[in-house]
Amino acid sequence: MPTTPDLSSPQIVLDLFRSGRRIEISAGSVLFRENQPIADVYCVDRGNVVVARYADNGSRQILAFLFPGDFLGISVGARYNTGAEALTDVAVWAIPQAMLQAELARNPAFGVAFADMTARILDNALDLIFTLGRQKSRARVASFLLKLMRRQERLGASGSPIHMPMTRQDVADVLGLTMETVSRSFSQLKAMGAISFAGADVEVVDLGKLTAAAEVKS
Amino acid sequence: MPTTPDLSSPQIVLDLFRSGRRIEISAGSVLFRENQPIADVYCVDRGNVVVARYADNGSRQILAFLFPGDFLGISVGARYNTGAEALTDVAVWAIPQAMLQAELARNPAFGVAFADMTARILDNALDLIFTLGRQKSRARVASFLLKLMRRQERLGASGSPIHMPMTRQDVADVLGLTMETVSRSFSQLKAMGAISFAGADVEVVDLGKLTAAAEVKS
DNA sequence: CGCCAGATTGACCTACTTCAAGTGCAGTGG
DNA sequence: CCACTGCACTTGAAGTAGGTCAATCTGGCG
Repeated sequence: MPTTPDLSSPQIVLDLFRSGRRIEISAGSVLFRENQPIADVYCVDRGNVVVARYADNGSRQILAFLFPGDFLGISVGARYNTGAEALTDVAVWAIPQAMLQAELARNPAFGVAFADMTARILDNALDLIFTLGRQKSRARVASFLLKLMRRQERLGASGSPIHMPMTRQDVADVLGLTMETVSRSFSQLKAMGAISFAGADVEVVDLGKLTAAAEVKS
Repeated sequence: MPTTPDLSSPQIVLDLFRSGRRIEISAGSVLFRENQPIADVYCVDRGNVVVARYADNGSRQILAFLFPGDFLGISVGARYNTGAEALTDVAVWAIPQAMLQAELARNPAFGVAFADMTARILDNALDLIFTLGRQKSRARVASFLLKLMRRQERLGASGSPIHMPMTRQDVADVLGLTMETVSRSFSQLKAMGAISFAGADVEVVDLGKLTAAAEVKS
């Protein structure tokens, strides 16, 4: 039942970020690392950023998959509690964390907007917890595709084809699976007639089937 | 690497909740359900509350395991995006959601405190995502025990024995496992000499071993 | 003592991982 | 223009962690 009715991010918060520095980084480079002292907080302007943690054995869990308008860098304490990497070429707005704090302390309207923003981030995290804890591989992949679809609709684009800037490995790292299992799930969804491939992108052939496949396990 | 350095919750937020209604509910009863219109937001005063979502087949994913001082009921939109149940007999403070909004809109210091609170909630959610996505069953259980331990230390009690008010099924519902797997993991941790049982509670026999067992998969 | 719900343990099954070959395709250079 | 190469992806085969089903075990309580 995880659903996320959503508008875009509060204007007042966007405005603050737009007053900051604009940083361009290329695909694959690191924006910040886990445990690094917090300097700035960020807002994605263009491209996709992933927020992730690494296990000691090097395996990666992607915690969030970010689109333009999303925020990152909010942590408890003095250090980032996650890392962040550019998945595509990316442009972000950066402001010092202290500036965010100052604005919160100064402007109550900003606090209201910020609370809304963080509630939305939390909601996405809860969706992912549910997916990881209770869905089987095919359902995870189907849910992920639907999420991408809704997200690009919210950004004003058409839902299908679903633009897939990430590799199978990236998808696997979000969904707690292996690359191979993700690939097999894609193949199954295609065989079921739910989706088809268009280069790197995914056509939604039958939304009903895809939605059905996204349902919970067993 | 998930860690959560943490103090207790901001006094200014606690004070607002304490000005609200105090509600006592008994173990197993429902505080609110997913999709129910939001009326109140809550702060746990005594006992343990779980925040959860249910799959269509009835299986439950616990999203958070709450202790006194923790908040719940924050959602995006007009409806709760999770359910909440009393795990033990519980007392909570309740205030209308509108009152929280009003306080945010009025008092910037409150906004700062609230932002800190939600960041802490998010941090816990990220820990759980990592656990579900990248740890094996024994590591999940060990991590969970360590989390309980740290939590009761933070509330001023001793770390060991770890008080376990929840059933194996509850633990399973947090960790994305079955009751049986949780039970087996407990038995393994006991056989390893990391823990021992004292009635329903768990003695930490060797913190080093328990910590080692909590490490990431493979 | 006997009951009963929760917990443990065992045996078998299956979904996912792991390891290992392919396959397709975009970019490069002959 | 087309082979060569590299990389992401797909597919297959075998291994395994955890799920499922079922039989005890345990401890608290009437």
